[in-house]
This record gives sequence, structure tokens and C-alpha cells, in this order.
Amino acid sequence: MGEGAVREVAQVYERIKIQHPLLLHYSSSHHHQPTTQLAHNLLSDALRALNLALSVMKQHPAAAAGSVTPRIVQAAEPQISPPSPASADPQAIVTSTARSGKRRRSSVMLEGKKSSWVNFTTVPYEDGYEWRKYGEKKINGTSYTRSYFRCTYKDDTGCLATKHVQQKDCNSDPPMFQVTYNNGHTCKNFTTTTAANNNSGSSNNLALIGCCNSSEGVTKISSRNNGHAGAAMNNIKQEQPPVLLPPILEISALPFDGKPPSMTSSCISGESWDEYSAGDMAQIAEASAGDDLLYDPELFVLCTSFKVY
DNA sequence: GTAATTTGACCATT
DNA sequence: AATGGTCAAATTAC
Repeated sequence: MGEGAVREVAQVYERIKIQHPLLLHYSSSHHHQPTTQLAHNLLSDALRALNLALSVMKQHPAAAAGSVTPRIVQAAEPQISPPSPASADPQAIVTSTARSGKRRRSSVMLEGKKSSWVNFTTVPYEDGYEWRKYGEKKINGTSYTRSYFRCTYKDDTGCLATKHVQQKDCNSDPPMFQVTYNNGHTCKNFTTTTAANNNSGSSNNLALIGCCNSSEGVTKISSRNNGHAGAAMNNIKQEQPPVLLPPILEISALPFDGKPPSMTSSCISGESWDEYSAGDMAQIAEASAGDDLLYDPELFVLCTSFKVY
């Protein structure tokens, strides 16, 4: 049951991988109607399959993924979970905030229902929320420093959402980042209300996936970043197209009744895919052709983005 | 002056 | 002792 779903995800995923760059190229340069339609069809297939597969995984996580996500989060294996504010657990919050000094990972916290999930993206700062950087650390075995962020409104609302961004060592262009979120937002802060408004207008390609390019500079770290480890990340930010998307969490609320919302290239692939060469794509497809699909970073992005919560 | 970022130090965990 | 996550003073930008 779970295997079938995963297989379907894999199949559709492969189709998109192989054809997406071409579709993007032609549809953008020629506005070719049939090609655009094909792209939409493919993406619709992906939505359908992923929704099916992930819903199954949700019900039978062990069967579907060979034990992918324990509820208790361990540092080395962050849980993949939808970034929904609803996932924030106030109970977990209490334990972590008691600051009679400096506190953090307590055994109580680990035993609680603290939510955590990861996302792989080329645009780690564009997730629909405002973040304030509070630390940076060189992590063993990595070439890049890890940056730590907390919700900008933590002081005002007590929101305990945090995330850390780790640039991956792979020499991809654009660079890939692993973003690990801890705790959902409880601040109800959506500075992207304008984004929502925009999307409600002319297009319904909303959404999907705040992973890629919701751009309104929600993460305010680059404006004053004067170098150091953030330099590379600033480069990423500058690549953002002026397209606004709602926070990633929004996708989880979308109904999925067989007619998924249409979406543009930005959703699954991110604008960055346009940059991939055919060789890159071949490599990616090749790399993902194995059995370990669930650990393919790009599939992670898909899963994180589409998962029905 | 205010707010955000940087960065070394601190602390819990392993 | 090593490591990772957070704090907070200093620095920087607006």
C-alpha cells in the first residue's frame, strides 16, 4: 500500500525532473500554449500522486517509508513535518521558555511534542515569515556555517518558532540549503497578507509551496549583513523574482479533491531550476533513480510542501 | 536613537 | 571533551 504510493510519487517525480527544464524553457520563451498545458498537466499529476502517497505515509509511516519520522525529534534526524502554525505545541513551549538562566534542550522537551521539520530549498529565507538571526555556528563536517533564526515577533507574541539554515556542501548552482524548523509559529504573523491578496487576484498558481519563491523579503537578514558567512546567502536572495507566495504552511490547508490548483514552474522546481543545465538535470535524475527516493532532497521539498497535514 | 546583526562565550547534551 | 544551540554585548545600519 505504502510502497505503491511511494512508487507513484517516484514516477511522477521523475517525469517532472526530466521534462520540467524543457517545459520551463519553452513556455517562458515562446508562451507556447500546448507546452504550457503539458506543464500544468504534469504538475497536476504530481500533486495528485504526492497527495495520495503522502496521505498514505501519514497513516502508515513505517510501511511507506521504512520508518521515516519518529515523533520525537533527534538532532541528527529532523522530522519532516508540515510547517503549519497548527503544529506548534504550546506545551512544548513552556518547557523551553523557562529561562532561569539559559536553557534549551531539556529531556522534557525531547519527550514532549516539539515539532520539527526540514526543507531543502535554494531560497532558505523565503518562507513567508519574518525571522531574526540570533546566532551562527560552524558545524562539524560542513563547509558552511549554520545560521540560527527565531521569529521576529518572539518578544511580542512569545512565538517560539525557530529555524536554522545550513548550506549544503554540494556544488550545485544555485546552492542548496537545508532549513530545519523547530516549532510552528504561534504569532499568526503573516506579513505576506499582501501576497495572499496578490494571489487572490489574477492567478491561482498560488501556492504551493512556499518553499521556493515567496519573496517579499520576509527574512530580514540580508539588508545589513555585511559579510561573513551570510554572503553566499545574500546572493541567493538577490535572485528572487518579485513573486509573492503565501507561507508554506498554507498549502496544508488546501483542499485536494482531484482538482489541484494550477501552478507555475516556481512551485515545485523553484525558479532556480531554470538555471540547471541538461547535464545537471541528468545527474539529478540519475541520482534519484535509486531506491532511496525518500532521501532525495528535492523530493523532500515536494513532500514538505505538499504534505497534507 | 532604534533596531538588526555579528560573534565570542556560555551551557546542555552526548 | 566535543558539539550544537542560545545568549547578550558590541557593532553596524537605517
